[in-house]
Amino acid sequence: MKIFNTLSNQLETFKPIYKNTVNMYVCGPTVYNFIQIGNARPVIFFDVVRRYFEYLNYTVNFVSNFTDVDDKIITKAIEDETTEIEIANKFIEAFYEDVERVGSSTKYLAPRVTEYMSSIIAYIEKLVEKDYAYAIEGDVYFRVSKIEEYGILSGRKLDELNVGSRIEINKKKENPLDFTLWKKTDVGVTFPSPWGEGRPGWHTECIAMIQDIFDGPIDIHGGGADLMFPHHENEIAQNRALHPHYIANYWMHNGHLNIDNKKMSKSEGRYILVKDLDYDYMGFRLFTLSTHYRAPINYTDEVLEANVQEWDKIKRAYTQAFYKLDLAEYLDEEVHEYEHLESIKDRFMYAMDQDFNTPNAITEIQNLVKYTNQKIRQKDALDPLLSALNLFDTFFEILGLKPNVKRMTKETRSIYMEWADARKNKDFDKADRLREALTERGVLS
RNA sequence: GGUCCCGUAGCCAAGUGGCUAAGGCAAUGGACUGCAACUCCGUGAUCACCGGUUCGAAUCCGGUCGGGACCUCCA
Repeated sequence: MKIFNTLSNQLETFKPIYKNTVNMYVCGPTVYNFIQIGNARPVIFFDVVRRYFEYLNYTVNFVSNFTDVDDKIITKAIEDETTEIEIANKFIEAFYEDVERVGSSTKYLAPRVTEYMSSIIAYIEKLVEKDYAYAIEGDVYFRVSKIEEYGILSGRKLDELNVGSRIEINKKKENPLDFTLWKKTDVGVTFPSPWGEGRPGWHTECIAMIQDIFDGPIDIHGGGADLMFPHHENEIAQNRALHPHYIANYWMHNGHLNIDNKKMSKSEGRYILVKDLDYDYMGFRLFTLSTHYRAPINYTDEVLEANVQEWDKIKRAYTQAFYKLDLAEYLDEEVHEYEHLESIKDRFMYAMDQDFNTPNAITEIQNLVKYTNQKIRQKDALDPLLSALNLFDTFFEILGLKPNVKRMTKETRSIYMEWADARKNKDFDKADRLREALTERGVLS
């Protein structure tokens, strides 16, 4: 199992801290709006990471937070004349709906900033105690100059950073690079602290949660490529101030999703919410996995449609094999090994082992589709067909693709028999009617 | 201004030093079929350009052109 580690900038063989266990944390959303399709990329990809490790018999402890204290939430609350909690609750619920839509699991630990306020404050206090942070007029800042290796993750050097290129320089800071740990404010919801009423900065929550939940360094820390700098860089800096380790052994970052080759932009109209996506969500999932996770992926309607179509093709092969076996009452027979299927499986797993090369894994699904379609039309091929179906199940489980096929009811089965009879008797009017009925029931397509 | 990534057939996309450059979509020829759909078989590339290193490069180095990202809170 090889993973590209952003920290070392190279492929590394994965070695867990605890045997057969993967402790991983993925930076979650700030819940002030519905998520857009770019936000779905880490939601899908890290779900696949988890599924693959589980397939390899690891126990995966998956944690992903909700940032429910933030300027944007406050702005939104004021706009909607409601409270921050209401906003957060509303969009957390919406987030879970979207996660399910794209086929990812919602069963993981999802801590909220408001639940970890005391841990966050305690963490900041320790930083101040050790002189890695300083309080001034109710604000607390992290002293970046005290961390020699600042920039280790993003590969930047301090003097290369063009400070103030995007935001105004804050004169209260000793160094413009110092980042906010605690912010004094009287707008929106505030929390008491040793430095007065205010709210935490964004960069402490993840490490405070990780420290609390895992009590030490974890295996994998993931998120979007944009989080590399400054967010994850700042996490490492804070953690290094108090601990000798880097919080996580492996840092994984997914590339961005662009629309028509440009960064998503609400103001320019290039912006699609997950809930508004008017396509099959499994096709969308296939689309996001059709490019390697570290590369940028470009969204166009044309490409998504091609993936939706591809998913239909995969599903059709699976469904037809399933019903053929169901009709023959062969679904519960013992599964045997076939050389061709074994080699497809080996190549699939090899692809997954190479830093989650899902495009190549999908190629093996396509090989399996071809094999299955050949066997469907072959006589006396029920046994290899059953093995193929079984392999589909394995692949679907790992990639989180779901064809949603159920065994025929007695009624459906008798319609099927009638249809076959009608065809044999060349009663094509009747056959066409029955074909339609079977199509409606998803048996034919 | 600084840092970095990318450029493979009409489209998507693997491959990152060595057999004839995977796979899918679209297109096209054929087979199958009551019709249609589905499916299967076949057909396509000197890897942006120029130069270099090497016995050998899409893969390494330099340059040119083109696209994109990041530089304090956007996954």
